[in-house]
Amino acid sequence: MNAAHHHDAPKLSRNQSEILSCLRNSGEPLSAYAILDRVRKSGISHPPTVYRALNDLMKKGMVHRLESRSAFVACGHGACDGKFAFAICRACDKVVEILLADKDQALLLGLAPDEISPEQVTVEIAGLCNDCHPSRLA
Amino acid sequence: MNAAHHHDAPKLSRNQSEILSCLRNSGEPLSAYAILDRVRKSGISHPPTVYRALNDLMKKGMVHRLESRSAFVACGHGACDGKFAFAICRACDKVVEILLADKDQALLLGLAPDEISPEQVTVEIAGLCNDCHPSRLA
DNA sequence: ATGACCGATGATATAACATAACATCAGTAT
DNA sequence: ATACTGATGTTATGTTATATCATCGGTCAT
Ligand SMILES: [Zn+2]
Ligand SMILES: [Zn+2]
Ligand SMILES: [Zn+2]
Ligand SMILES: [Zn+2]
Repeated sequence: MNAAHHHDAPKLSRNQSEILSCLRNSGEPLSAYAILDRVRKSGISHPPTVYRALNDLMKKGMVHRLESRSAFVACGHGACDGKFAFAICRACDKVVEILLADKDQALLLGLAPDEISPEQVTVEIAGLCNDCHPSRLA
Repeated sequence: MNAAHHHDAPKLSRNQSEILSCLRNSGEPLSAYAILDRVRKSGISHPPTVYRALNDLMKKGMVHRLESRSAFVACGHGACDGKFAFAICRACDKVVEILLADKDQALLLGLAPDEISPEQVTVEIAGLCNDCHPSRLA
């Protein structure tokens, strides 16, 4: 039932495992310092330790960074390779990771002008989730 | 010769004008603190002053924020309304603002899942510009 | 005019996010 | 045992952003 059972889990260091678990358990985007608060009990106590693990996990595609929030989130699919977008509720910060179809990815890269050859695309869609929608109020 | 002659220029406060000019003259994305350094001679001397003006200018669509760089850039088209993307050279930080066709904008908003009604989309494409491309080296 | 009001700007202080640089440790090759 | 190497711990600092309160300048009722 837990992530260690997945065949696609590369070997992670203790720090990386702790921080990935933290993000998976939280279910919401967390800042590096919010992560730090939650893993102090596990013996992680300095910002660079958190940022190092986050950078490693991002390289593996298991954690993504929400640029518009300076926050980090576990990949919604275990791991993925840059072909994703995020939808984010601006009221409650709920995040949904969207896998991009190849054609959408291609379309996005195709937006780049001639003078810049595209490598990677960041897409973050802000809006309101159903729970936060005004029509749903009281 | 100055911005006040443009018909599309809404009335800006002195601070807003200074900071917009600074960004337009720089031609590259600047952090809020880089802006602050450049407008000290004009009497602007505290971060909140810069951030206030930037937020006002962003509301007017005349300045955009590069989320992936925590930097600000003057709108490449005078002003625009959320229908844009950025292409950014990861080596030299050159930025090109791309106007999105309505259909592209619609496609992007359409990526949002049912549980989040989309309002605004951020697209930042990272790559290498011609000047920084390896094939062009030496 | 006077003073109440109000929105814009100035200024101080601090919060939040991120990394540079160096120390220490554990594993392994010799 | 010793030297090397890569990962982790630790200190210090740099960078980005905002909360809060003070002050100023114009509007308007008296
Ligand atoms: Zn993912
Ligand atoms: Zn919500
Ligand atoms: Zn624009
Ligand atoms: Zn370049």
